[in-house]
Amino acid sequence: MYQDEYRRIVQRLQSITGREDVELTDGGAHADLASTIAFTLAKEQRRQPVQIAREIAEQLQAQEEGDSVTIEVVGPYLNFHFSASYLEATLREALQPDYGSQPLRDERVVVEHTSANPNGPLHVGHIRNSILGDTLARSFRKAGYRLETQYYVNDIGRQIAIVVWGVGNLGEIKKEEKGDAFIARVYIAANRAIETDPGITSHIDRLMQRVEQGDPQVVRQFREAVTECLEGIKATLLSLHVRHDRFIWESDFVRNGDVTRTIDRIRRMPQCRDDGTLWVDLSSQGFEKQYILKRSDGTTVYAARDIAFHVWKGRNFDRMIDVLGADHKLIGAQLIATLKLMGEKAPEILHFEFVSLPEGSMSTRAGKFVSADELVEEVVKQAYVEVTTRRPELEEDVRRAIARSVAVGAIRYDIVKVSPEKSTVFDWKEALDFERQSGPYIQYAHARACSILEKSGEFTPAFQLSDPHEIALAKHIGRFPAIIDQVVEELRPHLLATYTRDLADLFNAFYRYVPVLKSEGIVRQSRLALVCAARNTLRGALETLGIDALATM
RNA sequence: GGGCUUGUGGCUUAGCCAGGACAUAGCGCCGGGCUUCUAACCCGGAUGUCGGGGGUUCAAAUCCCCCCAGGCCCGCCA
Repeated sequence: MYQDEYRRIVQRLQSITGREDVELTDGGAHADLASTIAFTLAKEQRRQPVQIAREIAEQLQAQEEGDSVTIEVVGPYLNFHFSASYLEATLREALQPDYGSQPLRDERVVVEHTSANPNGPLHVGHIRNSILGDTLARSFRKAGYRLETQYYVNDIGRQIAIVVWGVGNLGEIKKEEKGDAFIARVYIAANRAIETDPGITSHIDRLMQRVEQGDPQVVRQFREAVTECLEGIKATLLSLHVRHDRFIWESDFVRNGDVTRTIDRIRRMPQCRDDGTLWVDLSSQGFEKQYILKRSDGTTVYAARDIAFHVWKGRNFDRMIDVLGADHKLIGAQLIATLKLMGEKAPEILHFEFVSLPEGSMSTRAGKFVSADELVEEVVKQAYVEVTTRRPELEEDVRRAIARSVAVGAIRYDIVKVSPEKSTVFDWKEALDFERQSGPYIQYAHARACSILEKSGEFTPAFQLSDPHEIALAKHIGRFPAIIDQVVEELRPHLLATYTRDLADLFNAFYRYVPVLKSEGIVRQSRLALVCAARNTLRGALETLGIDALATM
């Protein structure tokens, strides 16, 4: 609805003014949509913008076809206000249980996210990647795309070789702990051993060569260590409602010959250099640094496998999206440049800045991090206390289930609400806050809507809204599909977080001032319809954010 | 040193890419609201040189240039 209306107004302004570059702004308190085209024309025509605006408005009114929008001229501004028929059409759409879901499209999209090295548990920095990626994936599904999520498993790099060496030589035994915690212990110990005895490095180099050559015994050792860690990582992700459709093992691209074929292709390119190491000269693309693919000992580096991986993805998907930390900006740009030179499809990369601790940046190797498991556990504990305080009458297992949903909501929302390009400092106090601008705040608005609908029973929807709170809420509901579109077009999941918070704000204000169950007749039917539409929208938004839409809390 | 990026009330943050009408909200602070659909709520108040300086424009938080401060990158690591 919103998008249709937007497009219709733009088209009419285009035909009146003869300009292509017509855009509408959010009118804020003044209007639902507004145009400042009169300023632009004033300059060209050397006339007063106020006069021009008035003339355009007259023409708009003359060719007025529907009554879904009214036009108002305020000085040089053209203001558009959505009318009652627009609101009715919006609410009729939003009464559909799957409001916001768009028809299936043919386009195949792959979102690769998390892809953390399997050398330890996910920490609070990694899950920024997971939550951005998962929210993006859910948004694409909501928008009707055929979507697959992938975790690219680095099972062949130096860090894993260090783990394998540690497993084989340090005699650490797995205790009562998750696989990822065990691997981290080994990894940290192995790094310590290397510091005291740098000679170990040559053993690790040897392991890397043997795994790349396909030595069955070494390959098995790598697989076992990685699998051990990955099982723990999967469990952590699941606790945050994140799951991957597919795990792609980096070593597969070495073994199936893709890496060799990719390198052969690159060798034939004019930008390829071989001076003992093999590298791509991207200086003509503005990159000073060598993009190295092969070491002098003949083994490939990450970049070579990454190119092969993306060539493969590009052939199986129409759009590929990678969620990567800001530290990958340079190599991400080099990857894209190289793929383009090869004539292959390039990925779109969503970069996010780092999460650090108050005492500095996190490090798996130094064991300096807040693990995602620890975060979940603490937040669940706090949420349980809250639920028990508020709803002591509920059964314990019900309270536990609510606490878990609330905790996931708090964590996911906290992370997704901040623009990815901002670096953040992890803060326990904020993580444990369930008040406004939090996931639970939105969950709570949804639960309130559910409660009203449960008490009301069946009703026949009506669409007569008059209170400003009703109208503001209905208008915001109408924007939901446009927001989903914007998220997948611009790869900005935090827009959904902002939208949903505003939706909850408007619903809560409505809830406070506009009685529903106590109203009567058509007023009651209209308000119930609005509550139902708001409930559906809140639910759709929460689910897209990966947060449980609780009926009670 | 070069590149990328961030800088918005005491703290956190939206808006910036596609410049317009009084800069968005939360926390904290002050004050008010539960005999009324779940108070994880709502309302009112105080708090801003939109890092600093220049420029472009009828109009700049938004675009351009310089400077300052923080983060990240610049490896035959991933």
